[in-house]
Amino acid sequence: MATINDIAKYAGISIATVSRALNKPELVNAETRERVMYAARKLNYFKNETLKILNVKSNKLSIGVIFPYITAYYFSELYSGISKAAKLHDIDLVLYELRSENMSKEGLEDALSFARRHLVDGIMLAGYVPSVYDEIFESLDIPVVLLLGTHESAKMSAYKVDDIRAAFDAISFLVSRGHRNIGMISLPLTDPANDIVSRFMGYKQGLDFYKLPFSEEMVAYGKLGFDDGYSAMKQLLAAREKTGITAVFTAADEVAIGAMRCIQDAGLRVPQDISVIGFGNLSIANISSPKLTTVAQPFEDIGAEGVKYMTKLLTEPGSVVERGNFYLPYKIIERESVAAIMNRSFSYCDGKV
Amino acid sequence: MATINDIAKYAGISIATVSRALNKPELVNAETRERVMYAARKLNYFKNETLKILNVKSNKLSIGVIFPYITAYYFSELYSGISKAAKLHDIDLVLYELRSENMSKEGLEDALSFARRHLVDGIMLAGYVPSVYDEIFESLDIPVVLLLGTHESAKMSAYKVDDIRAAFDAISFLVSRGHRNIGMISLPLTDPANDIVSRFMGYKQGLDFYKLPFSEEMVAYGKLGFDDGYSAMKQLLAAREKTGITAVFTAADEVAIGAMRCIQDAGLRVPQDISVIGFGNLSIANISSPKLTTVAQPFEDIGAEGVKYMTKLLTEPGSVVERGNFYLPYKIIERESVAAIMNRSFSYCDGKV
DNA sequence: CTGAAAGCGCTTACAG
DNA sequence: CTGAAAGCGCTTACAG
Repeated sequence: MATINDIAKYAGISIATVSRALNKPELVNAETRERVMYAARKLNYFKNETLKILNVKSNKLSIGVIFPYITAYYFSELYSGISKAAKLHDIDLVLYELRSENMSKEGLEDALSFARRHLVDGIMLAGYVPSVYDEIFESLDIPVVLLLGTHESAKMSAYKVDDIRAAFDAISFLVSRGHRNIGMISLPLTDPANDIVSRFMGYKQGLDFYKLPFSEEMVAYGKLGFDDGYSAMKQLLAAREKTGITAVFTAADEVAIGAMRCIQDAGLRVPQDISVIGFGNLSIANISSPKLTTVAQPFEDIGAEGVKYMTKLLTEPGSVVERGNFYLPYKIIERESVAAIMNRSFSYCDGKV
Repeated sequence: MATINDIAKYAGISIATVSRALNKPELVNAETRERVMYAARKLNYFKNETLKILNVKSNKLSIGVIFPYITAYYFSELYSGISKAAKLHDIDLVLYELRSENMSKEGLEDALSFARRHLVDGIMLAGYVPSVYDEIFESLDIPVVLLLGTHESAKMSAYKVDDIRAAFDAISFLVSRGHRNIGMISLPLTDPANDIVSRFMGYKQGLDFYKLPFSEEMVAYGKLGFDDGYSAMKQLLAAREKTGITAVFTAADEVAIGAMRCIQDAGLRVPQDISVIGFGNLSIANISSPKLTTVAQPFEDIGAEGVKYMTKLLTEPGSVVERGNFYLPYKIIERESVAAIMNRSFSYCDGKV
């Protein structure tokens, strides 16, 4: 690879002048500049940006993006938002996949070590933050921004949707469509700090608020895949005589799609017999049959806001930047998986709400 | 960030010894080594790997991975294969998103410039390679490996499935299930060098080989999304009286899922009325209704083989490495979207093949 | 407007 | 076993 030394030799001038011609052309005689540019092109010169740590003044910023589950459907949506914003701000993105089976202290350390190798100026972490990470983040000397997850540490800001309120509103939506017996497929409640578990809280609050019936059998627990949704729905169907559910809220879109298939395989129809509402609005929500009504998280905005915040943090170190959890607006996208049931035996009006 | 200078001061020894203790511990007195290690831990030292270009002997390899369409469903599957293999070989991966609207010369140059900034030792490029790239690749001084795409240049190796044969076999599969009137949804044929267009070639060869009827109206063209599949299928359905198609082969899974929805919306059933076979075996093939029968590309293996080859190229520069297109085995995954039609008016036996 | 030189973090041949 | 010093590619204050 050609260096400025090669250019200097080729053009018959010093490396100092070459450097100036390349970076501060106004400081260099026009003719000299031409010679340098010609030589650079000729020799296929690329500036070695990695020296920025040695010459502190260089200023191409880069952000390390740490993602668990790159295979998850939401990855590409979020990354796309981050990527667009990064291009806008002329920031490099360096991606690291933190496989979920490796979300230990060591896993994070590997990720951070990778990030340092690639000279990142800040870290963006997507998803849930287990408490084993706390100590590491505490001693980190570069800023961290969370996407889709929260953390009580005062050091980190987070961009996400308010999961509890969004889940609550999913229930409100079902209620407005006449549903009163509403089931849910949730992540197990073992870790209440997990934001996806908050969706159960929202569900429960919704039921309480609207004074809707609740029993243990109205909720099934499982992971967030298609098959998990399928088997969870099987449980809910088995208890249907008792619970009388006409609608199901799921913690994630893929779960919802698995649940819909289960309902169909049982000889029932979505939404005529059972309505399903998901959470996420991943692109799969738009290709399922029926298309999925779901709570839309603004992935692109979340990514973009995170980058914007990080950029500010990095480029205006003096400015007072607020820290905290920033909630972005969600909305419910109505497609085909929720029906209105005004004339059922247990209709909305019966409930005297 | 702590440097070896800080460690040297802290431990009261020279930076040379610190460097040795860190990299070649066997050259250093045990007690000194302990002191260095303690100081390093204490000061939260991370080696600045980026200096490898200055001190050529450092050896953490990294590969630049250039992907068009990160939002495409296949991205995560391929990347996951690459990523696993990279971890195995202890190689860093540096991802760059080459947005499809930017697949010009400049787009590639930005990507390569990014890759150089991050000191990659080789480039892995996924997908179709437009001919405007040729010149750039010609003058590139680091190895390039292609995934899913081909290139006639002797400089580049490629890992992929043989699209023509795979498409041919999709037709064979449909024939074995009794279909004789087979339609296709293809990418427009404008660029015959595009590997996805090759799938049309395979389709056509299959029809010829089995002496099946063909007419222009049996093929619809469009892009590779759900909606594209939907509208293409609409065309095929409109001509169904004439063509009598009982099965459709599509150039990609998402297209197939759109097509299935179109068929269902027309009041027909998949696969009882029309069978659909896709291409790719993306994860969405497993969550559609009905689940999609499709030609499986071994994404993980393709990624892994690419990394393996690159590693060999990089670590054993002496070894004679074959260049060329390496075809990996595909297979047909039978799910629910193709039916056998033995007793139809135009059955397999009628054909006297 | 241009050049010589120091310095960024680290490695390693060369002395000792 | 350890240290002083050169050198990797580049930038920039300092001279001229």
